[in-house]
Amino acid sequence: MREKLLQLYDSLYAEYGPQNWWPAETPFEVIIGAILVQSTAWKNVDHAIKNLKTAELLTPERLCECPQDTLEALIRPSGYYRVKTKKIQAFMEHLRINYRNSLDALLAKDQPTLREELLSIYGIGEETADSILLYAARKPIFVVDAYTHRLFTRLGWAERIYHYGKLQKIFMDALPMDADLFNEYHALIVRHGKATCTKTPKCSVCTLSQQCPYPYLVRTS
DNA sequence: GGCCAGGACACCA
DNA sequence: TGGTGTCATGGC
Repeated sequence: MREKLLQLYDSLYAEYGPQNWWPAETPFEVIIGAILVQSTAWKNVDHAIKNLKTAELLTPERLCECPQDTLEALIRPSGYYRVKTKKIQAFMEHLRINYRNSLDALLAKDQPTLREELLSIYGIGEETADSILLYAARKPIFVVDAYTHRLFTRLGWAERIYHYGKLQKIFMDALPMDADLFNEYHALIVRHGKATCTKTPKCSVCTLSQQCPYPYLVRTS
């Protein structure tokens, strides 16, 4: 599996180049973005992030004092704005009560402890927790998402049922514990998932499988 | 005008 | 454990 995964990585990297993730200026921005992007296109999240920046609310101290209706209005472009407001407020509450708003203190905890702690917060599931671990805390953990599952099922490397832990284990067991590698790999999978494959012959990623992972994206004309 | 996007949670059988 | 409904906006 190690060779297949490295071959896939090399193909993706050759196809798309470095992705320089996460698209954020601070670890706190990574966390807010990770919540806002749940089942949402990043362009919509970008609007919400810009609104928060313009309002100068993208710090723990400022955001924890933001009224609920104000926060709802600012993140509205990202969709699901009511539930996402509750999720952000749940995280802010945890940070304020347990760390007096010190994000550094939270992110400094060891990986297994921090992961369990993040998962205990309302609105933070496995993907969001791992995104925070990898992109905000720089811990070596692989982030799995819908793109990963779709690509892997089409390559014949995963079963139809989406099982986060099983998919993550495939990467974590086979690859070196390298945060930079995990960072780039996940970003490249997302980049490929968004791509429209128009190449003839098929691109180097698609040709890893006998069947193109994105057959419906191939334009016949 | 319809489809879908970088999930999580509640509830049900 | 697996399946389904809910949450919602904006780009294509």
